[in-house]
Amino acid sequence: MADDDPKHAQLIRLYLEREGHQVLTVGDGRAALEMARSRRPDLVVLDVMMPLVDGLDVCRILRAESNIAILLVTARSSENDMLLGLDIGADDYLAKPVSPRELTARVRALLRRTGASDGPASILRVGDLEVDPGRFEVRVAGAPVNLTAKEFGIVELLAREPGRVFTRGQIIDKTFGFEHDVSERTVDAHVVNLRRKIEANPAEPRYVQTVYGRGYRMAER
Amino acid sequence: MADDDPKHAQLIRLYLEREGHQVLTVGDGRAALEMARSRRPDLVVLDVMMPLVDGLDVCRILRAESNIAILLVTARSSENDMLLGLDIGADDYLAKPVSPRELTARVRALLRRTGASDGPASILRVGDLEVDPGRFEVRVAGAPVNLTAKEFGIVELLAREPGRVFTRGQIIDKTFGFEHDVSERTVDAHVVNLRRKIEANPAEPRYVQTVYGRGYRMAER
DNA sequence: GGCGGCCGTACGGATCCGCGAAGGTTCCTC
DNA sequence: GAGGAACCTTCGCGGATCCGTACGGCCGCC
Repeated sequence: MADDDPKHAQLIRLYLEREGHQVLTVGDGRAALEMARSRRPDLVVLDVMMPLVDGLDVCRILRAESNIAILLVTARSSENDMLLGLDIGADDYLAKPVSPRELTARVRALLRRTGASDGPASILRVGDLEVDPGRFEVRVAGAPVNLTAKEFGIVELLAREPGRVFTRGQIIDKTFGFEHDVSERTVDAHVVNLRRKIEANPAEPRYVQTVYGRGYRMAER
Repeated sequence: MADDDPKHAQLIRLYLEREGHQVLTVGDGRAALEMARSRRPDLVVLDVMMPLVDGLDVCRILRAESNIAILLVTARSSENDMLLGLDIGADDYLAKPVSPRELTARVRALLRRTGASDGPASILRVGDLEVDPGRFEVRVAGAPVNLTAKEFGIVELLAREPGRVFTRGQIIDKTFGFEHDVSERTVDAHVVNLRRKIEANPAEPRYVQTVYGRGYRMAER
């Protein structure tokens, strides 16, 4: 979400978080572009009037390079602005003052639409860790990390239910297929390699945690 | 488009047809349901207040059985109505009196999102690669390239979502149709031929990239 | 301090991919 | 209908990458 008025930004953030959305906030257009590119959110809420790069330009640029969902918000409620916004690629357009319930309802409708359109599956997030099943890609603080198929399978499985402990047997069944003749030690090896790639300090894992005598789990955000 | 006021219906029809859309009109909710089921339009414009079955119910029913694009129009502009409409599955909501330009802009935005635009298909671009689904044509740096049907199907599928990884199974399903089981290695063969035609150096593909153990993907611009 | 569980390393084996070749099918031409 | 061309599909091989396991050392629990 991008808005140069901190009060307003905080308000919208509050509305959306109360709905269970995870919200990132920036204060100008350039930051909005960077954030959208590095974090790949499901949806972007843009104020039209912003420093550096205005919302319409951000909208145009983002639309040119992705089909992310875009919702424009503006103080100017002139019809021309709205038409312009919708025509350059915005999915929806709201005039200030924003009604909280209308905002959340439109966000829901838009996410429903983009989520159901066989588009990219939504991204799993835990802290600075992002697991993107559709792209087969994992990012740490925005930086892409190269994982093998098994490593990715494990981190995806764990990230789908942060906090839940998976035994090595469960991990083998769900990510290796049902190849029974696989040692549980193998999981350890993959976890080690995985940590090497995604943990800042593999000795003290922030994400993939060992549960002594049980198995592994993903930390809760 | 469903509206029980013939005047209003005629007006909306005019707006949309002037935009190049093909429009079917009915005067009550039951007819709207039948029409939507039999003709399967890209988008449905529903007046909320209609005889027999009201627009909200039509919306609910259609949403339950398909993910067709739905735009609600109503004379009552209360916020509660709008929230209700969006929550039961409508993609957008307009209050009467309807501005012709807003209507057409929102219809355009919605069709763009659902990907069912009946206008000219847009060209997919990734770097110097252009995929033109409408003309069944691919160009590299402006120079046309001759592709076979399968090759084109693959490059089009990949180019529609750059960065997303498609497994060989998905590629077979979505571009070969649900034909008799085809070996996944077949996809490899087509990819090889495809690369020979569109890649400057097939050994280091710029566009169609291999994701070891997963499948293929289109590079991101 | 003993013991069970975890981590790191290293290596043989399995898997996957690229690519050439060849048989089969479809469609067009004459 | 015969001939031919383009296309689709499969097969097989070599090479690159990844996987699975064993083993020794380490750590945490009792």
